[in-house]
Amino acid sequence: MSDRPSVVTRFAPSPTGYLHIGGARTALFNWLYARHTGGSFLIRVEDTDRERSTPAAVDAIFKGLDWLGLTSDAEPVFQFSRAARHREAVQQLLDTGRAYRCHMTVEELEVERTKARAEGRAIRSIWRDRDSSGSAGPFVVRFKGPMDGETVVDDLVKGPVRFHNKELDDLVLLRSDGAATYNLAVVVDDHDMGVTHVIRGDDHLNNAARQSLIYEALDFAKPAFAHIPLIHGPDGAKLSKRHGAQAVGDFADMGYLPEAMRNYLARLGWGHGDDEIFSDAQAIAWFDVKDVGSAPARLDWAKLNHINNHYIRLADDHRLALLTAEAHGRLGTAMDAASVGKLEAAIPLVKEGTKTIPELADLTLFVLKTRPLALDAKTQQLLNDETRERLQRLTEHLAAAAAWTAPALEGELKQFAASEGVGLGKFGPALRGILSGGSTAPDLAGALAALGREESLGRLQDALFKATKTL
RNA sequence: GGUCCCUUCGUCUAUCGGUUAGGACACCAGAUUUUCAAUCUGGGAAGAGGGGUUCGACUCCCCUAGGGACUACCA
Repeated sequence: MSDRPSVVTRFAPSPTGYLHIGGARTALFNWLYARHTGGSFLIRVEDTDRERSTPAAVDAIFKGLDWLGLTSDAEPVFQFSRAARHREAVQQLLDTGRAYRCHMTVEELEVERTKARAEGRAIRSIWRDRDSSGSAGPFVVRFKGPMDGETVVDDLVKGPVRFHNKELDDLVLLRSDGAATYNLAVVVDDHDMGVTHVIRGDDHLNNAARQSLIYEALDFAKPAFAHIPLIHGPDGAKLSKRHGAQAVGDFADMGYLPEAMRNYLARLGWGHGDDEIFSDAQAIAWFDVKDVGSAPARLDWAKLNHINNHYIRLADDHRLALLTAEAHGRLGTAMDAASVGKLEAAIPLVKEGTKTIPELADLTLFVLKTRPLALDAKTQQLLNDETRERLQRLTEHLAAAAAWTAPALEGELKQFAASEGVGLGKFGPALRGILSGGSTAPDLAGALAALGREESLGRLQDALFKATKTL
């Protein structure tokens, strides 16, 4: 019991682009499992490909992870910095005869590749069983895998997966420039970092067999593997740009809350009975890699929207006001503290029905407008003489209102409608138009309350009285 | 081509040999209604196909079909 090492998981992105939503889910599962078991969650940046790795991508990945709230329990490791250790491991393999120097030229390799493919077999180097000690010139170091038998990857998600060793090619461990390749580096680093559970995308399932062999050759204890399916687009194809978004930053920009993303992503490919909405604490208590589904899941915007709506309802109004202000800022509307205050007053009125922050921005735009408002065509059309006069009477009625709160105003409106002998439908739309200028707005009492007495009456004045004067 | 993985309502999933195959989102209908929503009520909707094993298969095995990954001196 107590002699069992505590769980260590890791997320190992390669910094060649932004943080993909599928990668984010992989990170989430690693994080959840570490939290669930009381272990630790580490991050390792796989930057051994110097050509494609960029500092901008490193930033984007950490930014995405931070936004999601998935932070490492230790200082992140940069794989490239461990180059010396990788070379040392390769040397060990060379010394024990588990690896060899391969002097094949690219041309020779190309010939072997097409030949192997035609014969339906793995690539083999002519240097595999040749003494290369006397040979000079550039070389790579290849793994000398067994030619028979089989390797079983006991996967926590897929179950036991068997590979024939003869199908596994002699993969390159060390490039001709002396840098380690991915398959060698992951094994060495996961071992050195004490990783006990490798939870990653199932695009690595095939690699797991090769890595398993390297673990054995290096005499390292193997970690548990869990290969989780990739996330697909709504059409079932691999998620790509044409599906709307794939970077977590895109989701942030589109107005999704990080807690909603965590809930949605956790639910994608994993479930706990009929539970759909759950807190981080619940997810941590319930999560186990073993329960992750083995089939790829599709991204469903409608469900994401639904979950986001749930968390928007729960969210603090001030926080939402700030996010909404940000969205308005992006739309070109200038923001100041007073505006944020106005938004905060309007948000409780509309948050129930909004799925994303931009929608919230749309529904609160009316409080930001400044007098006199330009009325849209529809409102102008509604303002016939009868309605105009009725609203003038309403203005006077409201001006005399004792309290300016949504419930009180609700009563005032109903009372006024009754005294006029008409339904709210008779003047409600026109009133909304005047208060909002035509953009969407919450219910009338709420709009009046959010605008405040002075602003509301002012907008009414502008539309009803000044206009008649100029006639 | 080869190796490997996957397959329950439109979507995400529950089921872990015996259920009227459950839930959620979406959808449809109705209610409500001052716009858009939200809300309430009701409804339709699934085990890819074919063989086995078994008293009994969504569940276990095999085959087929369809998806996907890998097959780099990328990760």
